[in-house]
Amino acid sequence: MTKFKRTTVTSALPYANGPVHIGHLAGVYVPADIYVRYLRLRGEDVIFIGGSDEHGVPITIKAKKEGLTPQDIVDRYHNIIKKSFEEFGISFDIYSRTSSKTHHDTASDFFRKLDAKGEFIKQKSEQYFDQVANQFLADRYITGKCPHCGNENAYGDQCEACGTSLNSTDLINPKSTLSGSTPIMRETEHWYLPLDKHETWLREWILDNHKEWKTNVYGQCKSWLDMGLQPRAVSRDLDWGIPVPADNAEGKVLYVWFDAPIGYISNTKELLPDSWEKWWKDPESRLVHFIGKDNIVFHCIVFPAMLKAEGSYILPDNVPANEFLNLEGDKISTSRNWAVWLHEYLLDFPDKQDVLRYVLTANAPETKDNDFTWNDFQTRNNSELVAIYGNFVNRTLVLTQKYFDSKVPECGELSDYDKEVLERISSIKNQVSKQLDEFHFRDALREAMNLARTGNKYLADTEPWKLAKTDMTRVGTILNVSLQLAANLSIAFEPFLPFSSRKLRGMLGI
RNA sequence: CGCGGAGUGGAGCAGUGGUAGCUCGCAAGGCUCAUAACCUUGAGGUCAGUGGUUCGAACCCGCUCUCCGCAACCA
Repeated sequence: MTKFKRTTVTSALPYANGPVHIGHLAGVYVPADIYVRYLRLRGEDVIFIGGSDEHGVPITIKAKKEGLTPQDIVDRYHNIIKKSFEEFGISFDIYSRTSSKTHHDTASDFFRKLDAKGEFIKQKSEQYFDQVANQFLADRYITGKCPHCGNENAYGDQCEACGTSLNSTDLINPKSTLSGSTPIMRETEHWYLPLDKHETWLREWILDNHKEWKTNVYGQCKSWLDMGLQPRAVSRDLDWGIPVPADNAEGKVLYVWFDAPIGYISNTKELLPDSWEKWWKDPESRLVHFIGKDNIVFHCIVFPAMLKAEGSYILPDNVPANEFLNLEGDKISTSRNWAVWLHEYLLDFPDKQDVLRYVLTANAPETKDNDFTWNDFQTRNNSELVAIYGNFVNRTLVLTQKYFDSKVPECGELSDYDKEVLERISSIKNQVSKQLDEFHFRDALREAMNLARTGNKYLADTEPWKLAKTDMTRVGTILNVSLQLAANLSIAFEPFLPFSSRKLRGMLGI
C-alpha cells in the first residue's frame, strides 16, 4: 500500500434504463464510498469516479416503446440517478455520462489507437436480422419454440421453461420480440479483440500475482482462463452509441462493454483535464474497481486486456466485487419492479441516509448473496444504531449538560481503567483500518460499533451519576474520557455514516 | 458429470485440522444518566446430507441435494 502515491477508485457505471436500487448500493456504491471516505480521512490522494452508462440496445428499445429518443431516456435516468447519489452522500468527485463529448472523443481515440496498432481482428458472421425493425437481433430479442420441451416462448439464449441453454438458430419458428416479424439471416462484419493473444500474461498477472483478490473474483477469473479465451467482438450493428471510427463502418457502433469502462477514463479527463493521465498511467497510481459479481470478467479480463493492448495504462490493483442482494427473499428485478429504489427511499425516509447505509453495510453481500428485509432494517436501526451508537452519545451529552453545563470538564488523574479505555480507542481505530484495507466492510463496521459498546460499558462500570454526589472531580474525568470516546466515534464512523458524524461533530463543537 | 461462489444455534454472519464464536432476537438478574435503552449472566447448534482420510474434521478428499452468478450476441 505504501508503494502507491494515489488511488483511482471507480464504481460500476449504472445502466441508464432505470433508477438505482438498494442492490446497486449494497454491492457497489456504498462500499466504494466508504473506501474513498476512509482514504480521504487518512489524507491520501484519491479520486472517486462515477457516471451513467448510456448506450446499448435496451435503451433504444425502451425509447421506441415510449415514443421517445434514446437521448430522452438516458437524460431522464441520468438525472434521477445523479441526484439520488448526491442526496445519499455517495461522494463522487465526478459523476458524468458516456453520451458526453469527452467520452465520445476518448473512446474513439482509444479504438483508433488499438486499430492502428493492429490489436483488432475483423470477422464476418451470420446473424438474425429483423427487416421490419431494420436491425440485427441479439439472441435475447428472439423468441420461438424450444426444440427440447416445446415451450412456445423460449428466448434465443435460454428456454426458461426447461432451463436449457440455446442458440437463437436452435429455435423453431423464431420471431423478433421487437416487431413480431420472422428474422432472416444476414452477414455482418465486426471488430474483435483477440483475448486469446492476451491469455498468457493475464494468467500470470491474475493467478500468480493477485492471489489476494477475493475468492469469488479469483475463482471466476481462473474459471475463464482455464476454459481458454476467445476473440471478443467490440462493435455492434446499431444506431445508438459511439460510431466505430474506421473505414467501412457504416451503421456500426462500439459495443457498450468496450465503450463503458473507457468511461472511467473519460470522466477522469473531464474532472482533471490537465492532470488526468497520472491517475491512469503512473505506475505509482493504484486503480481499484468496485463492481457486482456479474461484471467480474469484464473488469478482470476484458478491460485489462484493452488497457494492456493500448500500452500506456496501469492495470487494476484490486477488483473487490460483491455478490447480490435480494429483497424479502426474492431477486431484485427492474422489469418486475421488485426493488427499493433509491430516489423513492430518499422521499419516504428523509434524512435517513445513514440508516440505509448502515443496514446495507452490516448486511453487505460480501461472500454470498444476502437478503434485505424491512424487518431487519427496522431492527438494525432500533437495536444497533439508535440503541448502541445513538444512546451512548446521548448519555454522554446529557450527563455533561447536567453536571457541567455542557462544558467539557477537565481531565483529572486517570485510573488504570480510564487508560485502558483510551487505549482501546486507538486499537479499535487500527482494527477498522485493517479491515477496510482488506475490503472487509462488514467487519470494519462491526469493529467501529465496538467503540460505542466500549463507551456504554464504561459508563455502566464507572457510574458517574452515583459519584456525582461525592466526587465531582472524578465525574469530570469520566465525562472527559466519554467525550473523547464520542469524538473518536465521529471519526471512526465518518466513512460509514457521514451524515451522523457531521451532526455529532456539531454537537461536540469540533 | 461446463465453470465459479455459497449452505454453521430463531435471523444475519465469523471461523481452513485440536474442547463451535460474534451481532441481533429470546430468558433471568443488575442499573437508573440514557428506557424503542444500557451492563452482566444464561438457554439455544448432530456446522446441508452422505461416505472416506486422520489419534482428532465445520475445515482435507469422493458423491448427493439446494440457492445465486457466469457460460463469450443481456448489460
